Amino acid sequence: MSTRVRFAPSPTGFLHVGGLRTALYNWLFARQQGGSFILRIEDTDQSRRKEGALENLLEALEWAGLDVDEGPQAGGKLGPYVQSERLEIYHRHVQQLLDDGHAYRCFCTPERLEQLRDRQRKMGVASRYDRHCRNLPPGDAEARAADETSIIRLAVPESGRIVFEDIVRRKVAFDLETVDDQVLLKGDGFPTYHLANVVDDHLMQVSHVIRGEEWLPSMPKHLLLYQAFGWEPPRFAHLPLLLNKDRSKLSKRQGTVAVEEYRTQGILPGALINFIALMGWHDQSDQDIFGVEELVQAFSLERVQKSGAIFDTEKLHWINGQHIRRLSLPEFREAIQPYFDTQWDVTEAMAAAVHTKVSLLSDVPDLLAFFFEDPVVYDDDAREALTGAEAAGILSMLLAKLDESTDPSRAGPSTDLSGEWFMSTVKAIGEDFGLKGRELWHPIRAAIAGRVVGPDMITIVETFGLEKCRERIRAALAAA
RNA sequence: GGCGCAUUCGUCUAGGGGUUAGGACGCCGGCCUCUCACGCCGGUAACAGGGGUUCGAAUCCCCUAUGCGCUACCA
Repeated sequence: MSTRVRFAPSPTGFLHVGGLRTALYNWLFARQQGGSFILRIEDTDQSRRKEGALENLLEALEWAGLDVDEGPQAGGKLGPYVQSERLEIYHRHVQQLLDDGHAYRCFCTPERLEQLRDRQRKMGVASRYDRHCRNLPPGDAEARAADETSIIRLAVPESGRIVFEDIVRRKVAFDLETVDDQVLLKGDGFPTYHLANVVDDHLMQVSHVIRGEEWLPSMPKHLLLYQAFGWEPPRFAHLPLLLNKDRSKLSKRQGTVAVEEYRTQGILPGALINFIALMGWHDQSDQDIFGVEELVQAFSLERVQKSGAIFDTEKLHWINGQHIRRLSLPEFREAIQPYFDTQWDVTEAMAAAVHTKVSLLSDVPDLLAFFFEDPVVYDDDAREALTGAEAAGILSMLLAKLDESTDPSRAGPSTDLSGEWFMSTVKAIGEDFGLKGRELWHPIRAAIAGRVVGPDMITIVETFGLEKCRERIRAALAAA
């Protein structure tokens, strides 16, 4: 039997980074096994419908590089892949359950159920459905259903024990006494997750269900359904959760969870994938930086971690920096292009000058802004450097040297050597003043770039030319 | 409350009867150096607690604690 896995998100508007991790593990497993990666949309909750959600989802998956073999867009023989288009299938199957006595109609109103829960909570007992409708004669129930709204519930055996082998957690067991008569079909005719996912996974011939740990408690219900249908269940792997800093389930309120936002922050898709793969999985090596192909090779469900992992943004940024540095210069230049909102002409030299300085692509524009701002804008550190004790002296001497060198009557340095000439000139000045390092360079950087940190001076000087450097030094001197 | 799952440096993790408990991020120090970075070198820091089993337990077993998840006509 071939490996078939699925990612089955509900379209709530954006792809959650935890969802991306689940999708990634499914995808890695499929690619490694030479199997199929299926995308199925679980939109059985009509109240949660969101416009454009599917498009966002597909775009995020594509950006991340997780290509879909079968799905709403990709097509496939076992579709449709959107649950709201499969209602007839669920009705047929739930009817079979009804006929076989594995399910029953329930006429209890939501109000009654709520009161029941309230009472149970006050008494401090487990809150469960009291099986009020479970023993209605099936004939009577069908008759009532003609003009009364009803739902359909799973008839869970009163006793027994369900044991199964989870790939990640090994043996997991539940007593049936604690399992509720789960709703399978809702009053609006839509199935619940429990019914739909079992029916679809079977019909779509899913071999491995790889999903979040939050589904572990539903396992007895799902296994009971497979039993009731007489189907062989797939293998299951429940993934540990992604956590906030306080160890609660990763949520919007405490940080960035939308994949799209990481993209706009300047995280490379390969870096996000690398980072997220390592949250809950690790091979035996000490390797930290993985390309996607390496992950496909190395991944294994057996080595998935059992406990949740806190999402550590610092480490994500470091990994992103590593991936950025592995980009070739042309690739890097292309990657940063979308982060400039103006029509700046970022040269290869400019890109090269910041290639090792950033951990987020979105940091680049700030570092290069002074190339395009005119007049230059001094930041606080620059202003401080310009008022330092020796600043005026250094700058005056440099200005004098520049005046000499650019006087057309004298032999000045040729343009392509201007950077080197500038460096040696400044160093000579430094010797005169007995200064080096930041003492010497900060005032000069501040005058020319408006900042004390940034690209190397050779790039700056050769990009601007000596004449422009002279203007800016003169302006800085005048302002001080 | 009930049920389930989990627990190695602050974080991500390797290891799994005898190890100086390894790596990475972060942090601190140093080197390199035109600034900032990068890179390199070094340092800081962990087996939740208690009982067993054993010559020996972080590792196996039990209990406790703590955390998290689920407990909907949400997924």
